[in-house]
Amino acid sequence: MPELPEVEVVKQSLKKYILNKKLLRIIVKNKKLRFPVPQNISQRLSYLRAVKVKRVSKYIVIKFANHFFLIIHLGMTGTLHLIRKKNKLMNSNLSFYQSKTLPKKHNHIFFYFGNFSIVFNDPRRFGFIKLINGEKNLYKYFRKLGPDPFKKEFNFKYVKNYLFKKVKNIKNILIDQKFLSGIGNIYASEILNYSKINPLKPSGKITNDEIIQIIFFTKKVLKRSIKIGGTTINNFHSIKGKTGSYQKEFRAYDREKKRCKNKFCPGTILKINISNRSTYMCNICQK
DNA sequence: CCGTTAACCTGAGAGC
DNA sequence: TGCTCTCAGGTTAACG
Repeated sequence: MPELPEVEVVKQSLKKYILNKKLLRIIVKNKKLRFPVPQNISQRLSYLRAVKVKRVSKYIVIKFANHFFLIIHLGMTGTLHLIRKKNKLMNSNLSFYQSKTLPKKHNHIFFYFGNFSIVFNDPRRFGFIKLINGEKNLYKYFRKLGPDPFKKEFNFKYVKNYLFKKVKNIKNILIDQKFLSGIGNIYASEILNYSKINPLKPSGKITNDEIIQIIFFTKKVLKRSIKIGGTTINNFHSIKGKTGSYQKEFRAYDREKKRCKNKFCPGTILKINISNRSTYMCNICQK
């Protein structure tokens, strides 16, 4: 599921509910996620306040009062849900990947906070949670990640230097978390369509103007998506709660054979395969 | 060190 | 209907 905008929206929503709230306990229904859920996680975190909730790359990081950090990664299909005790209603506004029923069998972890709880649901179980002790280890855990697209480290000099030393197509660079953290398969296609760059173009041949375009549209696309709640695929309507709507603004992704939306461009969107992942591009304006 | 491939999972949708 | 096949927003261990 989730690339930077989706994780950011989930984080903002989660933060509203749990910041400075005391976690009572954690019930693990299924510890077989991408990595096994830590054994003693409930003992470690029970009766502690969540003092910070932030996003690092595609991870959600919750700092607890004892300097333990809980890391949540949603993988492809992970979602968080709010359950209020009284009416037991599933509120979907922490969720992006929606099946029509949201099978309970994929509710793997329950975080109980007094009069509500947060559930981690993940059909494919590519997501995981991890516990990290202290700021130093947190830093260590994330040290291989490239800069966040909204930080000033993501600038012309950095990009130019990185592209120059790699021999790789630009699409694969964009989704490489070591280069830049947060972009995945959807937004890579979107950014390159806005920037009018062929996803297969070797990084070393990207011009200075194109670098400026990439930086500009990366921020623009991600910001816009966050603003309208991210991208939701497999929507459903029966349960209250917000879903994202960036999928309505897709220009390339999932638009095979449709017209390119760039101004005055008569092109058509092609679906091509790059490293076994679908990539969408205009056959005319993306050079 | 590098880059590429396979693997980890379930479910939706297409085609027959 | 129901079967089989392909594909899906991510990461990383294993390999050459």
